[in-house]
Amino acid sequence: MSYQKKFIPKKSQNISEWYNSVVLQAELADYGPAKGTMIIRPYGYAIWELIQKALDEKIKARGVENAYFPLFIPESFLKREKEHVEGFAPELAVVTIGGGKELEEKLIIRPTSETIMYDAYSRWISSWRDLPMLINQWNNVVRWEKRTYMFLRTTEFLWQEGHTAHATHEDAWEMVLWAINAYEDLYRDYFAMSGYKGLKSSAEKFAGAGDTISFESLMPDGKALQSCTSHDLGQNFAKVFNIQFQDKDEQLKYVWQTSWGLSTRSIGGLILAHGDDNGLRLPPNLAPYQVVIIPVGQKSEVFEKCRSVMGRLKESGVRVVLDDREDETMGFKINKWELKGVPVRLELGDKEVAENTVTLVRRDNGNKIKISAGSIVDVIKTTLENIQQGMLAESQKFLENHTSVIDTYDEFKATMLGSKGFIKSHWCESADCEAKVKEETKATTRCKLLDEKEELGKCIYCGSPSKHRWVFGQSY
RNA sequence: CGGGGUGUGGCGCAGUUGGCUAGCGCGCAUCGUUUGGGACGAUGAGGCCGCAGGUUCAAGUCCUGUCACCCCGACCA
Repeated sequence: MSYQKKFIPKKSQNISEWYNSVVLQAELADYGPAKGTMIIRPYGYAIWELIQKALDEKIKARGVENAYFPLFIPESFLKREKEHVEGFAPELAVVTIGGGKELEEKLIIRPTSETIMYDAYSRWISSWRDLPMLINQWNNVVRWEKRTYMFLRTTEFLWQEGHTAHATHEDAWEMVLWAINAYEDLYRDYFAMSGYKGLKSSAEKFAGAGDTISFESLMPDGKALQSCTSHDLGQNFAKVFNIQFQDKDEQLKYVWQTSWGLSTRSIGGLILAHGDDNGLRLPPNLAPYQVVIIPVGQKSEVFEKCRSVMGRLKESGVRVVLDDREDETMGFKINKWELKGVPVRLELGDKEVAENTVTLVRRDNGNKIKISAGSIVDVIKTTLENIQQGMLAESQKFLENHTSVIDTYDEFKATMLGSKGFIKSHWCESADCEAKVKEETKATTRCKLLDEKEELGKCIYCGSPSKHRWVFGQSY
């Protein structure tokens, strides 16, 4: 590990410079050599592995199995579903030469795997006994974005994509809801992030989906981040890939499908949502190291004590690292681990050894206390739990404070020019109004909350009658 | 694809109207002293100045072309 002696820009002053600087300096990621690519470094990948582990357990518990489908998709597959191909065409990477020869049929590097998976599903499904078919894959996909941003928007990214086929629309819809709820739980319990889940408008939904539900979180600059999605695909793909089954009533029927995904973009959201002027602040449940122990001085009894504390924490399942480098000063180490966002720092030197105590400093609020060495395991566990809860509470409060209910377009515009955030307003659901609002305020509909109650009102833009409020926001 | 910028040791940069052996800071290596909020000294390693042409006695510097990347917009998880 080598650290440049550099300081990061203030988050409050320039969030995008702050973000890039933190990503690089905390060693989460680095730029790849080709445009728009990024290298996820071990520290960043460790976060992804924690996300994967938590989500993978949920997925498996729901009976969904992992599998792996090819990276290359024949061009003709993508063309079968009209909206799908139109949605993805501009951002495809296409292979035209293989083994030195021009290919007869071009190969698409998957932007998502609906087509290649459903081609297989059509062969694997023939009876109601084959349903539901529940398959997930952890993989990489490529979308040739015109504009890139570490983690949030890169040409290649990692994700999981779940793809299920069901006998009835009710079953499929239940799956769609299961997925979005699993994501919401994951965001709440691991990311310590709150947000809104709701239906996307037809302009914003997934290319080829009947309905899309997304989880939308709010970043500190007031912009919204679509943090994951769950799609009700209806029978759109079933019809073009001919996925039919013979039901109990002997009738041949098309399956009902869903797909849902969460990507490494979520790490970008995590960084933005929780970081501060000193760097990352990781919620304990996603911190590769939950505790860092920094010895003060170089006496052997100090090191011994540090090792014994580390041993006890490790035994009790805490992810802990001992920074016993002798060539870095105290201050340097403190700054380094703060930048990396480790939730709890333990300082241990002569004083602590003499008193049989440990000094504990919280990354989330900077509080410093002395605790007795004997109680260390209990105190650490409680503290980590407190930090996790505290960070979630901050996120919830931020969301509440930055969600406004607005009924006049003037106020709407003023808010989008100023503090931004989420705005709940009536919308007549016409694509025209949506486009105009976007043009004039940069805000788009983010979603209509799943539990949004019917309420008569007037469209914020045109004044036509509206039954629901929608959540608007400027998107990342 | 439009607008803006940058390419010079690992990173960040300087390099004047062309001129001599291409410099600085950080990082890196070795040794020593240090360590309670970004230590210090000594010594050292590391360069086709993005690439290709051209002008010139002479090009990091001027000209032409080209490639790449970054930032800001439109597309997007």
